[in-house]
Amino acid sequence: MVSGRSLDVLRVIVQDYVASREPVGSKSIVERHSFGVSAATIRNDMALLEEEELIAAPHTSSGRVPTDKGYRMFVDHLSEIRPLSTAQRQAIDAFLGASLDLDDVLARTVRLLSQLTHQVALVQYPLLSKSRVRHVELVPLSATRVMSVFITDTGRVEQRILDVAGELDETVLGDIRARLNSVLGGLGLAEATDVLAAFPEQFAPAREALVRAITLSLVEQIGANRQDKLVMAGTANLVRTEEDFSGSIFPVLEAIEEQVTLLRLFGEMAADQNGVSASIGRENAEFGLGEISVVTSGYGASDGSIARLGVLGPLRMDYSNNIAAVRAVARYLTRLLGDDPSA
Amino acid sequence: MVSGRSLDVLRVIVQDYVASREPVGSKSIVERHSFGVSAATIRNDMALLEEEELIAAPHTSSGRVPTDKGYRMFVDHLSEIRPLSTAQRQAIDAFLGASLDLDDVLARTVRLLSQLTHQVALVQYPLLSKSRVRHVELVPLSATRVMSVFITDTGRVEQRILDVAGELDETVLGDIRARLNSVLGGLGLAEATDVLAAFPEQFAPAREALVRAITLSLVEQIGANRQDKLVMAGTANLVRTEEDFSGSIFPVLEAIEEQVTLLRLFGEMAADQNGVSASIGRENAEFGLGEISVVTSGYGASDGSIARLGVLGPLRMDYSNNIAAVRAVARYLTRLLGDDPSA
DNA sequence: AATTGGCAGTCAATAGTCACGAGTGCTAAG
DNA sequence: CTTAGCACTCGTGACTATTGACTGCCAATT
Repeated sequence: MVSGRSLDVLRVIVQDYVASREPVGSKSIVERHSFGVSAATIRNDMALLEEEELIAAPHTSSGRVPTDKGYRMFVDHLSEIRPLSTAQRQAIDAFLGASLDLDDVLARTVRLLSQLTHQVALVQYPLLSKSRVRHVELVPLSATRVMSVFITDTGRVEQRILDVAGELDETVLGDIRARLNSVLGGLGLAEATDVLAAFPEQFAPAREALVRAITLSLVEQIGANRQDKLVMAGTANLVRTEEDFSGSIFPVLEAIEEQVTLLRLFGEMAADQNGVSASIGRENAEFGLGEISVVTSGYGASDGSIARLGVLGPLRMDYSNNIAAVRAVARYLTRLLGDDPSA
Repeated sequence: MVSGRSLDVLRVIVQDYVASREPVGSKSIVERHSFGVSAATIRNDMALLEEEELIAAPHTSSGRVPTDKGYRMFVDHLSEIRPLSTAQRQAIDAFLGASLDLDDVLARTVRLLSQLTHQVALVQYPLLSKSRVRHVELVPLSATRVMSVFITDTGRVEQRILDVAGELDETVLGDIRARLNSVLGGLGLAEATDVLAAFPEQFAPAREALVRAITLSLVEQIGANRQDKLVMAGTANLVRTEEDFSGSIFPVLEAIEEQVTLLRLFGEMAADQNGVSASIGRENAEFGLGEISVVTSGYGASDGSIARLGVLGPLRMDYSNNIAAVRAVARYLTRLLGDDPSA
């Protein structure tokens, strides 16, 4: 079994490799760190680590590089999570301090996270299945178009344009709007869907088609409210670290833009709700992302964590710093969103 | 002066170079095209073109490559704009057919444009300076937080969260909301700003602070409504064409994410309102983007074109196809947004 | 005057050779 | 368990030779 000093050797191999991006050899280890033993001893330890598949040699006679398993061991047992520097804390305050709307907060958050970690940052929109209807608004756009706006008490706004067959009458629309609001106000989303199904019946047949179109749109909007959405920033950072990828980063960038793959990945990582968790290298192979690592944390809720944020980057990333940053930003965002009224 | 056949030579140089990404020599020209003259004659023409700085040789003994000026000449005089293929037209219909809310339409548009051109696609949000206030909604989020939602009759929705000092009372908030709507409804944005400035005075001193905070937020939201915003897609395509850039594409990607540079660039190109216009290579030097080309078109308005969309890519891009795609998508989007009721 | 064929010259790209150095594995001794 | 020493492996960088794709120019031709 690998023990004591061997694990220390693994730690410095990960650290040095992340810093220098070059395979690290026994000699450079004894030079840069004070192990109090000779290079030959380190070599013996490295042989052990290689047997356990924690490190590997790219070529017969070169230094060693951590394997996926090695990174995993490092993340789980060897990295102490450095607290953020004061400069970083100040950046968080400065960036997120002036809170605006939800879109804006998340956009700022994702940019902040990308700057703190120098990686691609991802923030998932909160799911609002528990929210309630606050207000419905109908806005006539043209003779045959209406925009319906759907507002929840948790602050999410959905808008949608729909075409209607007949001609529009402003006062009719006002009537529908008033009735919708009196019926729906305060309902949960599931109840609202039920109520909407029966809603058109109370209208005269002449108007029923119009009302039905509107309720249909609203039901869709409620559905969209449950749907996941992702914002990201810092894709340029992926280009910066391009050398860390064996092939092209093209498929990775495509997956990021596609979103659906990442949302599945996020979903899978949702297991440990609140803490930070990492998914490393081949652990993402099923998503076609075997050459990247993802560090995420849940955020946003005392009533069950509902969304995640995190960073994505090459295997060879600074896990200590990134884990610390993800954790700090997640906590800050949770506080900011006000689910925790202690703020 | 360069004449007749020389310009034909320039055209095939641009076309072949774009297709093959390799400098094109006199011999390969006579092979691939039927000019009915010998390679030596082509060489003479090429000498002329080089004198006019329309083409250049990367090194002493290699084929020729179009210069910025050469591309410009090609775009202005030599490229016939191919109509889109039926497959491409179908893609437009399929992609944009099911119209939802504005956010969704623009998100689909930008993805579509990126797929049609295999470049980075950009769509600017329409400016709504001419729109009118439709509705204002105030949503209490917690004991000290309120979300204000601002809806215009053109369908844009702005939301913002604000902290208030004192405690919140639901009925007070309802009162403020009702009064705001009766005062603001139907006003233009500029008038609304004026009205809001005097609005808090009608309240009792005890509530004035709260009201003032709300009106301040609303004024900011109106301002944001005038602010530009950009959505993009297809950054992966930039990586795919990375070889076309002399240095790294990192600064280009950064500029894209930063948005502000591109918005300035868009602003500058707004000159010719409705047609497609291109900005090629060094023409973008003042924005630090001397190695890219941008093809844009205005869209959206019979009452003065208010926003632009387009693509961005390497100098060596398929201008004919991209110009056609940008134009088609811009027209389609204009129709879809309903400013032109003939749709 | 425009076109053509031919020839010399230039330069990038490719492949081959060689020496160097970093790093390992192994063995025998402390 | 640790150490020193030695032979061996490879990747790297420098250098050279060769090849091939061009151009530019000139003299001949239409």
